[in-house]
Amino acid sequence: MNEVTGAPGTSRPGGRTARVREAVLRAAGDAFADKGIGGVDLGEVARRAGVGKTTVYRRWGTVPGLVADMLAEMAESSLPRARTGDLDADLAALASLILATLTDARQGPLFKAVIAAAASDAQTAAALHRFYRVRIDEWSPCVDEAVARGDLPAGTDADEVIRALSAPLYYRFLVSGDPLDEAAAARAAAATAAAARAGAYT
Amino acid sequence: MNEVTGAPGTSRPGGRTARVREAVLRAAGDAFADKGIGGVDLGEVARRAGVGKTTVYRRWGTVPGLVADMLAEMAESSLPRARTGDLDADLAALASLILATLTDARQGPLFKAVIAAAASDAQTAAALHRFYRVRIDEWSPCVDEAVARGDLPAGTDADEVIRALSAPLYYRFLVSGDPLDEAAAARAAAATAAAARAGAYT
DNA sequence: CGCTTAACGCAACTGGAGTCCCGTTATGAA
DNA sequence: TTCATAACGGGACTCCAGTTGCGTTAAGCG
Repeated sequence: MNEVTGAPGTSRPGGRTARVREAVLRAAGDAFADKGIGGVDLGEVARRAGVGKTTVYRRWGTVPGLVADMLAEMAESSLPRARTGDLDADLAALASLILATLTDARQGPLFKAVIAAAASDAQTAAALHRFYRVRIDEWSPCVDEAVARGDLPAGTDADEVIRALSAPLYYRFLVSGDPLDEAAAARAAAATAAAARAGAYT
Repeated sequence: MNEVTGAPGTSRPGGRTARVREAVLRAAGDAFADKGIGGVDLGEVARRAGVGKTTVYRRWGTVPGLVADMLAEMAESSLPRARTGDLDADLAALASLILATLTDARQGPLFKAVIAAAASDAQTAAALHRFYRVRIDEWSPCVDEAVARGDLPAGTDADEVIRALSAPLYYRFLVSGDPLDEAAAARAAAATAAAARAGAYT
């Protein structure tokens, strides 16, 4: 009759519970990275984590639920943005950061898995949007600073510029399958800067 | 001992076989559109299509196999490109076409499902890349014509321009969840044109 | 330090997705 | 029109992802 009990892991989050969570998230990342989102079930994650199958099902329930928890974890360990005082250099740094993330042997497949899950699951989609909200808020000030310096037209939408920079890289990554390399990142940064200076994002 | 027999449907493709294929592809599109790629099994597709479960499993085998067949079908019924003789108008037309496709009640969820499947299945990914190859080949001439008219710098990569136009729309659609409307399409077209004129895609 | 109970984990169970067998339908060719 | 067989369809069967029950461990509090 204990009706106020929340989700498992909320009321005694210390010690063993924390260790289990850490092991499961790590194992889940590994599993998604080598089998993709579709080929993994929670039983396998439990095995890899050295944890009881029941525990994983009870705390996370479904693959999207687990993915959402992983994203929340990742949002917190997000890298600080560059601060070079130069728009082109800042955008190039962000493009390189995105490139590095997407081509990383572990993070790349994980992102692919997460975005795929978000396509068919509202909970994962919400977690994903929150993740990018955090990233954009972190980086958009470099655009505002460029506006303040007079390097970009007044009224430029900073968020839109950041998205415009990210978009071509994600498009290659998810849709077209074209090569994802430094040249692509540099081109994305240059094109975004040119369009922004021309006032396309006001 | 008939070892030369190909996949089912290749040797007697007329009449009933063709009707079954049509019914299954249509039912699959409906199912993916309302439940997403993950929530559909071939048994359900068979039920919706009014066709034996065995038939669907025998001819398509797996969900990605079915998706690949749908994409092949869609690539053939691709719309012809605009031919206005004006770069800005051509790009705006393509942006609107992409917008219409992604926001369509039936095609939008279907594309989401297909791209998600491509993230974890090589066969689907290959079919998807082929599909976009066709689309890009259809539209890239409008960029080449702009170069010929002197409206864009010589050496501009036409494919890259088309991808740059598509990218922001797909990014919103798949990743960021930001609104996908005429304003976004117009901005994508304008930004791409500006960057291309500045020589960002040479 | 001892008690309560949240959280874990093993093992047995269940339901449904995917497979298999075999009889039926109807295509395509002679 | 007839015939051989490609393709379909119903239904029984299998196998395993996900559930349930219950005993065990250890977190958190006094």
